[in-house]
Amino acid sequence: MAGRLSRDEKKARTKEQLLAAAESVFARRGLAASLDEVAEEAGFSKGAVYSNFAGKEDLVLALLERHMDERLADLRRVLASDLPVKAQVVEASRGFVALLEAERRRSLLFVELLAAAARDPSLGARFAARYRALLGELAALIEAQAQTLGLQGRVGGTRLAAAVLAMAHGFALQKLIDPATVDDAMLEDMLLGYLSSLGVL
Amino acid sequence: MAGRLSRDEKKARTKEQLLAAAESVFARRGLAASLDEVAEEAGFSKGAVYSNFAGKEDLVLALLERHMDERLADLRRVLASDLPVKAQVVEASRGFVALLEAERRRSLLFVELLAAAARDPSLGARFAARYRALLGELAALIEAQAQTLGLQGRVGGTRLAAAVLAMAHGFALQKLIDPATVDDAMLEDMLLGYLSSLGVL
DNA sequence: GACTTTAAATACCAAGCGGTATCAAAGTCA
DNA sequence: TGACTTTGATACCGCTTGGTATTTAAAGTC
Repeated sequence: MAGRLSRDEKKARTKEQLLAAAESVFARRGLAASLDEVAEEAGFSKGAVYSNFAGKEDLVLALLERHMDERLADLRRVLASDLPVKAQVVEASRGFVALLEAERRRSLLFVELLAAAARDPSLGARFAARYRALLGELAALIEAQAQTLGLQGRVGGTRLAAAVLAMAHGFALQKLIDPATVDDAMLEDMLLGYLSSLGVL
Repeated sequence: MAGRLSRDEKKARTKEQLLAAAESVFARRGLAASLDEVAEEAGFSKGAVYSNFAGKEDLVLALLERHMDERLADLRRVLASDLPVKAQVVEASRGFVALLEAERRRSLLFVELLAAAARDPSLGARFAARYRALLGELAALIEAQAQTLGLQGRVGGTRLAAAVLAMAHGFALQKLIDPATVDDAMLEDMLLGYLSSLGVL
């Protein structure tokens, strides 16, 4: 198989390896890591990076899109199940918390990206667009279950989705700062508490 | 008054000016801003920076402590009032949101600092210590009102404080990413909803 | 008023960065 | 096979940075 790849296949493979290396290196050393490091981790030279990406920003952005797609897929998976809503919330919370635990440094990278995006207009626009897609997806799923939830329009799906995401990210931040100040059930308690106050659940 | 300062007074004034300049420059350009920029904004040379601080990290840390002290003071001010608890929550929320609005870039700096602290052990330790102090203060104030709140130990003050901070920071993050996805009342709704589900309020 | 201390300016450095130009080797296709 | 393309290695460039060594000049001291 190796050596029997067409040029396009080989290039795609290189790109994939560079992305994987970038994810690993940036997670470990932060966004300040150099492209040389990324290239070396992938077993290539910096030339390969510039042959496959327009520059550092492009590479980082590709990473971001990948990360968000994964999170979106996780979310879809849970919400598509036929579990009762409360169980879905618990399930999604625990999955999220477990992910934070397992990949602390990757979550950290996400925070760094957020900061960079907030300073760079072009990156910020693409970042915000992706974020809004995530929010929209969540909102749509909530709206779709509106009658089951008995929400009856007391609070919009988008607003509810925004609040849920805010809680998740706030929890993540807190866990990043000082893991000792949170426990694994805190996020689901927050979410369930808030949702039940709305009459949901 | 100018020119009539003792050496110590003059040095203290310089330090203060450097701190103010650092806050402004770092907020505007991010932590990546150079010490030369900071010095120039203050009207000094880099030598003045190194004469007053051990290095960049020290300068940044001084800034962080300052910022946290301010937030702590805000919080104390609201919680010390004799307003009913619900009104205190609303008051604190609105103050926080207004601050985010007015000083978006400074909030951003806080996020960058968090990321840097999570990567640097020595900075991280000091950062976490400060954070825990804030959390402890909030928890103590909550505990002090425990009987008024009717909490009766159903949830610890520290845990409650952690959840409240997580919500505030999550809201802040969301507003930083995309201000259009939040509205000014969202934070207080989240807090009041969560708290009421606990039987508080 | 000579002597000491020190805040702050200046000049400098080694290291590191992203990005570009160039080129060799290999793939593609006629 | 031979002309053409393209991947990715190599070398290089301009620029910036945090930090340090040294100097200057003003303030403090006796």
